[in-house]
Amino acid sequence: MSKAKRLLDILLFVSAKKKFTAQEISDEFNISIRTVHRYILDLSDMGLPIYAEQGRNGGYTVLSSRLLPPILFTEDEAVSIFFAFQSLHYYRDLPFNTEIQSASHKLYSSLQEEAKRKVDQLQSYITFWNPKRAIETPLLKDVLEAAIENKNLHIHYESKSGTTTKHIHPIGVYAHDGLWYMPAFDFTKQKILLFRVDRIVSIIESEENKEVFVNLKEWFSSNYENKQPIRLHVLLSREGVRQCKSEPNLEDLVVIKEDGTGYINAIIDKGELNFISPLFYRLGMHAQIVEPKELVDILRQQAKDILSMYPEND
Amino acid sequence: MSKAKRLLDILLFVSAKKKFTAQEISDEFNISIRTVHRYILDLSDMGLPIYAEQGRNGGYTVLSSRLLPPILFTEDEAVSIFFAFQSLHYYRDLPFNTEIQSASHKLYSSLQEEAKRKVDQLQSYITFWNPKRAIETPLLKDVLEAAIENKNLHIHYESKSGTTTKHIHPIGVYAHDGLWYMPAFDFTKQKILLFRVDRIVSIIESEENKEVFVNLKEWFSSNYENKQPIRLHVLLSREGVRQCKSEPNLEDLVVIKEDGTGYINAIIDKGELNFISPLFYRLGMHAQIVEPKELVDILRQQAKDILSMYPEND
DNA sequence: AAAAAACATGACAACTACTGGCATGATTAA
DNA sequence: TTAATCATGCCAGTAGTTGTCATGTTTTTT
Repeated sequence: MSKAKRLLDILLFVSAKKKFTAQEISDEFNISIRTVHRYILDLSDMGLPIYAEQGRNGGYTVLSSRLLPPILFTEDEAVSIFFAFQSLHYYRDLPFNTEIQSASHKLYSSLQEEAKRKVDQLQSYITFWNPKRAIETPLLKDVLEAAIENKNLHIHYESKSGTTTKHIHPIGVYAHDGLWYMPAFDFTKQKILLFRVDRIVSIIESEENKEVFVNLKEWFSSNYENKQPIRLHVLLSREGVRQCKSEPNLEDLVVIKEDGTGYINAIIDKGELNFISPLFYRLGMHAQIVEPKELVDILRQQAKDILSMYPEND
Repeated sequence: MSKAKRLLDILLFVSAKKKFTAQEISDEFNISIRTVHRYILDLSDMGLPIYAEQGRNGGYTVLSSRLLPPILFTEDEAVSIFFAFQSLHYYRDLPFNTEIQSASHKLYSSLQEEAKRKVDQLQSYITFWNPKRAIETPLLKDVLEAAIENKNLHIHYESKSGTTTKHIHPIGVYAHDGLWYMPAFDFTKQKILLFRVDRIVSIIESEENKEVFVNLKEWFSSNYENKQPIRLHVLLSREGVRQCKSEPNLEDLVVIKEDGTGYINAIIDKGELNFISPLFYRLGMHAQIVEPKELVDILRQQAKDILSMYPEND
């Protein structure tokens, strides 16, 4: 077996084992101890962060976390990785920030000048825009960890009615529109609620958990079921069609007629009414609501509120 | 110089040069032609896609695009790259899709079983959620290319008033909320407008361009300048504070008082009024607008429209 | 048809690098 | 003090690499 191949095997072996003696490697790979010492010197020269402790109970220790075998990327693949990293730029807090930094640095430094320029220019032409960078989410990592390790948490949470204490089991976290959300089982209310991670003031304590809950994927798909079905019937002008087509929850429901106008006539969940009412408020004349009466009531009530707040006195 | 190092040098040299003869390598690195043949056999065995053409004018050709020197990633760094790729999952169209696929595959196959499981489980606990996957953006790559290559385009565009033809110079593209946007200089209107890439029906023709326009970064920052400054003064309840804090454009302007209520008193751009009016409509009693009168007028007008559409007859 | 330019492969001797064994030293814990 | 470690040097035997020469094959040019 060639020296290069053997060095690689040893590299992977020791970076997984972290602490070992020359004798162990000698036995494992059937090479003399003298050669082991020589190999370790080679690995050290190649940049592997490894140090030795002298004396009885001594040995070698590898500092870096487990290494992968060397990977040959093409330049285009490297660019695509930078592109993916760029999509994360607008999140203020991320669970893998330090790793992204170091991976980024390793890749960038092995690019040729020309490719470096290409990567630098990338953000002059393409970017991902998310707002809300200013909101800190310091507990993101802790919450994610609790979810992965299947733990329950007692948290201080800043809700509508002030800061309260909650006993929850996190299902997972997801990012949307620059903010981090956490669906979690609330032990007091005995159901899964949605929390904003940035509104968690502090984690009081965490405890082991034995019960099994749905995972994030299942929770997402369960959200698409209609719990309180209700018929939504709306007539849309051309502009109404155009705007509804850009609305995530409605785009598939819009039926377009030959003249460009259209309508929605579908069953949706009652809980969505509060979510879509601002859209129909904005659309005004461009959307004529036929059903449900509840949606019309919401719009009318809010319109009355506005008019009562700002009476016509000019 | 060790064989491994020399092989690497040759690998990088030939992957950049793509087509070469054994004689060239022999001259470049001062080794015998026989050895060059031996080295190329080695590289080929190592997986480099290289083929030979016999006879006069023959030579070797490397198929893959330019390679980077082998990179040693830690397992955590690899996970962070998968994490970044995951953030792109909810975009239906991406400019680097094939490269992301192949980079992903290279990384994944070099992970150990345990790490593979970790990556697989990642999306059970953390995900990025963007809506609107259903909207196709087939011309994304073409538009991005035109921006990078500094070209002008004639396009068919689906706007409010139907499909029209536009003569533009793309500044760049950016993703927001699952959709791709393109700021571009409109030669007819002589100013930069914002287009939705999915609403570009077709590209009629592209032409070289000599003029210099702002780049995407500059355009973004120029958008923060107030062109028509106007004072926004709003009194907020506790709930009003909470909701405004989640609003990208307002969060920095909110001042919180000791009792938890707050206010906004700042200069904003008049153009933003249409953008923020739905928020204050939604907030209703939780936000008392003091200034500007224009905002109150917008709210009142829309409220009247709603009430006239749905007269109280029950 | 012959010549030239290229890849392909084998044999062999000269050279270089690697390996194991042995010796010696230093450091640390039992 | 002894045992277990790392650290380093030396040397001879072994293994790997290289250059040279020879021989083929394929393709293009003359």
